[in-house]
Amino acid sequence: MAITIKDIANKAGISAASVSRILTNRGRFSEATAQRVRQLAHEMGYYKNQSAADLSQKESRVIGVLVPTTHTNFADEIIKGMQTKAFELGYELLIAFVETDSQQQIKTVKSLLSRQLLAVVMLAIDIEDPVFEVLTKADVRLLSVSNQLNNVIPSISSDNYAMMHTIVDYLYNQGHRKMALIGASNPDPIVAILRRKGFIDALLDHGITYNPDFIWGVENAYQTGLDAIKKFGNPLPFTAAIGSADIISIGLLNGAKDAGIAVPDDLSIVTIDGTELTQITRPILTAAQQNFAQMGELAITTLADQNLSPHTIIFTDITLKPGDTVANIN
Amino acid sequence: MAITIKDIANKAGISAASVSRILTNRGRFSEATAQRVRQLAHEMGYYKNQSAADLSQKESRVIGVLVPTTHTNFADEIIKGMQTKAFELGYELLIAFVETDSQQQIKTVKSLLSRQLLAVVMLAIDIEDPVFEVLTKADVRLLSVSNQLNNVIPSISSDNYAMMHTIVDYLYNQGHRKMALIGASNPDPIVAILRRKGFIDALLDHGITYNPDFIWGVENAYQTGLDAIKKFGNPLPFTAAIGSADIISIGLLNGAKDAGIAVPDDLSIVTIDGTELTQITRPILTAAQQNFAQMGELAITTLADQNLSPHTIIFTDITLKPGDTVANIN
DNA sequence: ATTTTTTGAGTAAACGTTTACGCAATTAAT
DNA sequence: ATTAATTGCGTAAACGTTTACTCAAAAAAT
Repeated sequence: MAITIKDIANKAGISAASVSRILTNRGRFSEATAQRVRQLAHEMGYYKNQSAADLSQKESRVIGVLVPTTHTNFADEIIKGMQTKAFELGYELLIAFVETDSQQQIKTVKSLLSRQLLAVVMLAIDIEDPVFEVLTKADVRLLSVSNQLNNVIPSISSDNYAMMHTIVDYLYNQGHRKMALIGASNPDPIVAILRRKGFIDALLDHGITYNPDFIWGVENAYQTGLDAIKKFGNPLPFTAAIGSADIISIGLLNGAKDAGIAVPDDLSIVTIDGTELTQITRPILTAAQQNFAQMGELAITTLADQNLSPHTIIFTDITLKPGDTVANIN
Repeated sequence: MAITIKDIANKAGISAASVSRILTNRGRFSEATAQRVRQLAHEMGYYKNQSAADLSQKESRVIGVLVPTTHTNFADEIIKGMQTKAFELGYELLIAFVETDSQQQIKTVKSLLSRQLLAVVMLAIDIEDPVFEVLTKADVRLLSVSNQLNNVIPSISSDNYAMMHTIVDYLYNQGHRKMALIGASNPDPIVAILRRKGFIDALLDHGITYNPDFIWGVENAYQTGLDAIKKFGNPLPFTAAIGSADIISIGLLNGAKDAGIAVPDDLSIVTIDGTELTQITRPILTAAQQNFAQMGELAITTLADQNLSPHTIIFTDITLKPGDTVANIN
């Protein structure tokens, strides 16, 4: 049997209530007994039974985090950021990996919800409707990170629309006029819509009418990059491609290599995300780097705020980080 | 206020105990009331308060998982395997990321322990002594996955010693006689020791006396691979190198490229791990692939076993998966 | 028709912690 | 020296579930 507060109380010759007050540092107690109790707690190897504490307290400090199992290699960075901040502000993180299978998703979410949660954070997840229903029906704050779900729940992400301007401007300044956007042509997720719109508008700003064929590729996957090169053939009808995720850009890079297309001489590539994956390619990828750690930290501070509007949208920083995959063709 | 069992009981005109029996599917109840209760529970949006349940039950079904934040890209695969099995057997996973900072590690572990846990699984972690002490002092089953901590706590991992034989045999058959092992020269972790010993013994089995200089590199990092090439120069004094982790091997690959060393013509590479990272390199890496999903599933089934000895060591499968980084020089 | 067994469901205690309330003892203010 | 305020701590209830015990009613066995 584990040590309880009562065991400590008995040994110290005081009541359990006093021990509780001391260990939680709430209410009144004398420093003398406090020291004795803390010492005993340590000696006896006491661990608070959080379940009991949760039960007796109304306010929860536990934040659930839904992480997709589909290997998004930036999830770690966001979680790390969240953990740092949570640690600092006294919140606890409950991390759950969710599969794409909607059935299992619901089960996982329900098991999360049966802990009394303050909030649920969704990391880069396009949540399925049935799961979303379960979440909204439950009485928890919701927050979407690295994915905008405009006006439905609050979100923290890069400004995907502005980001495309940054990238297009950069490429334009390097002399590029024909550009492709690879991997953001799903109709569905808002992120893809914003990136497409941003891409098109940025081109128009420079007086370039965009070619709809040059927005191609649905899956956020390595294969998408490979396939893109296959589809457009050699020579490519554009001089620069923007990969909508690092893994896609690596596909582009390798596809180009396989097809005898030189990067950056025949094809310039800018990747979106800028995780450490971009550092282990040859040539090193030029990236529009998202600030994932910042997203994580902001997630926690945002949730700490009581009155969070579902319309809240917070944007995090973007840095254009030069690598060796963009040629100046002026 | 959230819906409780009592609310359902009131509405159904029965006692809370009956509702509990029905929802947990334990004890006796009629199918008629059961259906009514289940229907009500669904309608009213009821979620079990797991804290309360935990409190009233002695046996815990919660397994804590310690995951290092140092990006090991196979942790996901192990967790996925664990989650599948846990889901199947009715266990719940509580995942916590731990930093390398020992202070924060302890805090995280303590917060884990204040949930009533059945067990704690350590993923590829060389736990620091103070943290380990906290864990052993607590009354939970421990299990190390993807890392052997011989005879201290039970572990599930690849047979690192045998794995080296598999790799060396393979390279030997391809005609290689001079081989290097990169990234396993830490004195400390047992895994490194076993890999070194396996490497040396396997060479000796083929009548090759090994060159101690050819076991080089400590950090499990990209830079280690890059540095290795720099250190040994061009031409390299060996024809094959074994990278002790995918990320190291990618370092070797890129280092070789930078130095004008052709892979596999001038240097053959076999990588240990075989995560999907090996598929996105050019050339594709030949790998001694560990079965991480299997590790995850076995972790759960092993922990389900009551009497688990600290001496238990379970080995998972290894597959030598040919890529394009090994040349036949016979 | 009686006895035995089974079934459905209620009662109440228990899990470990927190906290509102109260009270005596101490300290401060007059 | 009296009154007022403060301090330290105990009592007891509460949180939501589970479960060992009951017990009446229904079903089965005699």
